[in-house]
Amino acid sequence: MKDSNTAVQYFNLFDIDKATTTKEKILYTALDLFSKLGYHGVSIREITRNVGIKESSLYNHFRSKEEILECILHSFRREFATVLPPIDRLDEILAYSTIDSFLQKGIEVFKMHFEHQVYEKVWRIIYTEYFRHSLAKEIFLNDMISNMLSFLETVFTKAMATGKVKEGNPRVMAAEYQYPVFAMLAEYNVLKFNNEDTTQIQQTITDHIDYFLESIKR
Amino acid sequence: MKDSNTAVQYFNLFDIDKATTTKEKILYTALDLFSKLGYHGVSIREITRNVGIKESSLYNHFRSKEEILECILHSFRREFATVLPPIDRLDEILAYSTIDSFLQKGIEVFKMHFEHQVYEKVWRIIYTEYFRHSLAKEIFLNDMISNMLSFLETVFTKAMATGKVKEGNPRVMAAEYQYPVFAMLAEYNVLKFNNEDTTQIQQTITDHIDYFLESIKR
DNA sequence: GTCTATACGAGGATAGAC
DNA sequence: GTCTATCCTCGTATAGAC
Repeated sequence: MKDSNTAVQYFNLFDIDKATTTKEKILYTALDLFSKLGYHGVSIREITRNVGIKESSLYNHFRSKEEILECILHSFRREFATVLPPIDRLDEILAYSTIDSFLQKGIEVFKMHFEHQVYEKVWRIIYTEYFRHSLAKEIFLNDMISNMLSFLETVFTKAMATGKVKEGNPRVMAAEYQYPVFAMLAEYNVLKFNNEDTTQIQQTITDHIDYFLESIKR
Repeated sequence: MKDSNTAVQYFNLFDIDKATTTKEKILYTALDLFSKLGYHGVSIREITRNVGIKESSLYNHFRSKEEILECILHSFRREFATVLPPIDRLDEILAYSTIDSFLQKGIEVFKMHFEHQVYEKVWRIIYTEYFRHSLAKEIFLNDMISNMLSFLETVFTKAMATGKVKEGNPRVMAAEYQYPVFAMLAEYNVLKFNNEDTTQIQQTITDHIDYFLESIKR
């Protein structure tokens, strides 16, 4: 057993090719299996068999199965924090873009994120564990929903001030824009996971953005 | 073992007081535990311990743990089908209600449904298993999303024809109305499950409905 | 329909040799 | 840091007595 008074370590899960150490291999393998079968649906044996080590070796890197999940979610949370542009650069960004292109760009980033070979797996874990795992819940409620809404509220407030969108409640606007995206992306993810056709839901997302942009025009 | 060539039996899960037979007790206990800990997080031993029977007795009622889940989802699906009013009664209903009161009524029914002591547990199972269980996925994609959208599309088409809402694409309207509700209810459920404050999200739902109704006025 | 008894592999985790 | 060996509980499921 290693130092047991240290907090869970962070890992850059982004670049899958960097999975060279045993610890990283364990993380990627666990992530992959958890995302397919759920945390409780995966055993230590299964993880180590896939990594190519014995069960006992795993405990050189993690104190428990729970710690593996903890580490995955922790690392993810840290990287997810960089998805939104910093608030203090917002004026600058908004100055040279229309609200249309800004939101369009946002959706692209969001979609890329959800389609990323590593992130999409973490999202699946978050989606399926947020009732049972407090960190998954936190990420879902705070990092995703709450932060996203606050960010958009700021955006719409600023855009309103410069006359880029019509007057209204920026909080409601943020909700009207973002909540449908959450639900549509959830549907998109399920379909994609099951290798079913996603053209319709992708069109629905596009339709939503168009409809929304039209509705906030001055 | 019982007749093994029969399909999974239906149960009226709605009325919890009717849980008198052992089979029903097993169903309710399993439902409760599955909804809290997830399907894989619950063992046959735990179910039977809570019911007050031995493991072996359970196999007199169900062939496997999987069959219990199957039975729960099956029964739920059947009852969920009665939530929406039949299409052929729609003209009649719409004749004596405004679109406002119609949607308001719909939200009430929906909310009651999601807050029902039994249904809310099934929904939690569906939410957490739809990536891994095909029936859960079907209920989520077809019975909830797809049916709901088709229903609303019909409603808006009819309402448009009688001049109750402004012209537009009824499919897009249905999506704009319903998808936010899905996402907001998901958030509401998580908060409620964790005994956290739900006033804000409830207000968000109300705001959404108001905003939407305003936007489709003629 | 329920019980006791039992089977046996899967499950998380550890001790200690190398 | 990895291995072998081991621990003991959990997990699903069955046989057969009552």
